[in-house]
Amino acid sequence: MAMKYSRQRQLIYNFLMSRKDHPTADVVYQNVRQEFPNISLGTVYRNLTLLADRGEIQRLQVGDGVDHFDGDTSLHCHFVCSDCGSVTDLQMDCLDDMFKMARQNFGGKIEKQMTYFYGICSECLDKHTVKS
Amino acid sequence: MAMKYSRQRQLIYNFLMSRKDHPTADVVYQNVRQEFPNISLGTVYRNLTLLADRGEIQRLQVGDGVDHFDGDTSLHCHFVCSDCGSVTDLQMDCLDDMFKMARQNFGGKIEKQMTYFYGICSECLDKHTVKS
DNA sequence: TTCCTTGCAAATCGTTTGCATAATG
DNA sequence: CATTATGCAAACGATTTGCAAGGAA
Repeated sequence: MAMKYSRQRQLIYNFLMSRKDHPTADVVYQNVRQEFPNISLGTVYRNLTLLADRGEIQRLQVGDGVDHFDGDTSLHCHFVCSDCGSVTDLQMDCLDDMFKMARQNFGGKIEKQMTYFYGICSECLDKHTVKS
Repeated sequence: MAMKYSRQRQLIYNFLMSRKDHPTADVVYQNVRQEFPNISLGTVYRNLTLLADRGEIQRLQVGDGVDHFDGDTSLHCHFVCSDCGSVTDLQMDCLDDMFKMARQNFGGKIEKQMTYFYGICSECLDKHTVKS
């Protein structure tokens, strides 16, 4: 299943790489559409799935019912704000160690690791403080 | 919103506590139905959501498109087999440390942490070895 | 009697898919 | 040409929800 070039896929990929947040398929669609008005949602979904399967991007299931996508495929974890829903990167130095440790202690073969933190982001904390 | 007793919820909760795997809503439904034939899928979903919101059980979004539920609400991580789809507990001693560390270094307020490992479980590895 | 729960069925909604057509190699 | 990709719209499937009736406090 060789992959042929397509302008749509390129735009989708470029858009994802240009963002440090983690857009949903629909956000990708709305944005790419501005540069390529005829693109369809189905095409966006197809390409996101394709890219994720090939390991060129990462699919995040943070638990809000919608898939998020991340152009950064390195091992890092995410923070999900229960208030505003934002998904941000979170640097944890011990992640690599945990991955190695898990691989050593586990009977099967571990290929991937995903870590999510949940809570209230600093922006939302500030908002609430001001309000009350 | 005080919670009133219901036989259905009790059965759902008991079933979940009796399992070490992490059943989906439908699996819970199919099992509870044997003891309580009139229960509806909607009721199962409503109670699983209710219990999860109250923190009495945990909702797992492992990435297979279906929610799984865990009666064990302690901090632990899970392994998801990409082959057979099984979801099992995975003990990692450093989890608590990582949680503490994240809380210290992060600007917002971290309340929860979820870690998933993906790969091939030992059972599936064995199967493949025998096959080839 | 008040309010929570239920069963049922319809509605939601993110995502996938079938198909005829267009673009790539 | 052969194959992969697209747009469109319909299909899917897990989960949620409205409603009238039942059960708990």
